[in-house]
Amino acid sequence: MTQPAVHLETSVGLALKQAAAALRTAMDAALRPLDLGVSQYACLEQLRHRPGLSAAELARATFVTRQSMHAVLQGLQERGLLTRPATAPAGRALPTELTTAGASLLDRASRAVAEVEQRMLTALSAPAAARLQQDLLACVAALEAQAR
Amino acid sequence: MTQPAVHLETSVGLALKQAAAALRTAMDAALRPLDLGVSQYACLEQLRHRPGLSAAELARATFVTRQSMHAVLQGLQERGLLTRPATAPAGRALPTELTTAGASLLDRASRAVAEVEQRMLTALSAPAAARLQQDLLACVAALEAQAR
DNA sequence: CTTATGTCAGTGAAACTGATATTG
DNA sequence: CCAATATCAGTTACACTGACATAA
Repeated sequence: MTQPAVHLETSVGLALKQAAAALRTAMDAALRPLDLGVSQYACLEQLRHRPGLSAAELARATFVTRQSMHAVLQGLQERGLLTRPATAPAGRALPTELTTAGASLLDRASRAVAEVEQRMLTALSAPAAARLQQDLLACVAALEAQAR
Repeated sequence: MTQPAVHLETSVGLALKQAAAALRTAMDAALRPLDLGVSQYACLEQLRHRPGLSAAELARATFVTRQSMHAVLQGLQERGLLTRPATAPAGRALPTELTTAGASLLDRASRAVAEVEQRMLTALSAPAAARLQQDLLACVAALEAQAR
């Protein structure tokens, strides 16, 4: 008799999936007034943290392919939220920077996202939230270690 | 001077997103040999747990629209993994059941997924994993409470 | 009339792989 | 020749909204 290998009630994976989906929905709603998608926001946030990254570097920093990042950057550039030189100053890499408009919009987006995150953590104490984050990152590391 | 409202290094939301993405990728890889998508697997697993659910009930149980669930069910039904009566025994609802083939495939899928989940949690003790799950569900509840 | 359900159709965001050109 | 980059094109899995028919 084979007993189920996965138990819905205690599956961390299921809980993780649901939490990510709920967060995604909430962030979508929070960012919609600013006409920003979650991926676009993530790109801007990364760029504030590490200005001058190329598309390929941004892609690695956010764990997507450079093709996916390329599409995100194009959309943001068309709206004047970031700038890239027309010609590469060295090699082929185009260092990307936020414009004033981009930084300003990011500022508002960042506040909206912080509110969502805070709401998500209402039931958790500050140490519990920190521990949650650490545990999640440990999961990421474990999954990616096996990936190769 | 406005200081960033979101700090990349300590953002629970970011960690959550990354963990979910990594899990998704790992599950995709684990299920590919069985020619099952993550959504399809989730549907089958739910169905083992609660046989006889209608499409609309399944949709609510997995937090998607009934239209999305409809597409998933169609694919699975075409492959003979589940059955639905051609005509509704009552109302319009079509109670869905796993076929023998469906249950057998789910069994293999379930084992593969359990391995992924176990790998994900290698760095965590059993109580830590249970606590992680509870914290995640608390996040889901908090986010969905505000949603309306 | 209202509600729940199944179903068809179209749309969308976000990722992917493959291929090509350019630069060091 | 090789490695990294940018970019174009196509694809995929998965969700969504809208609309309609039907049954209780």
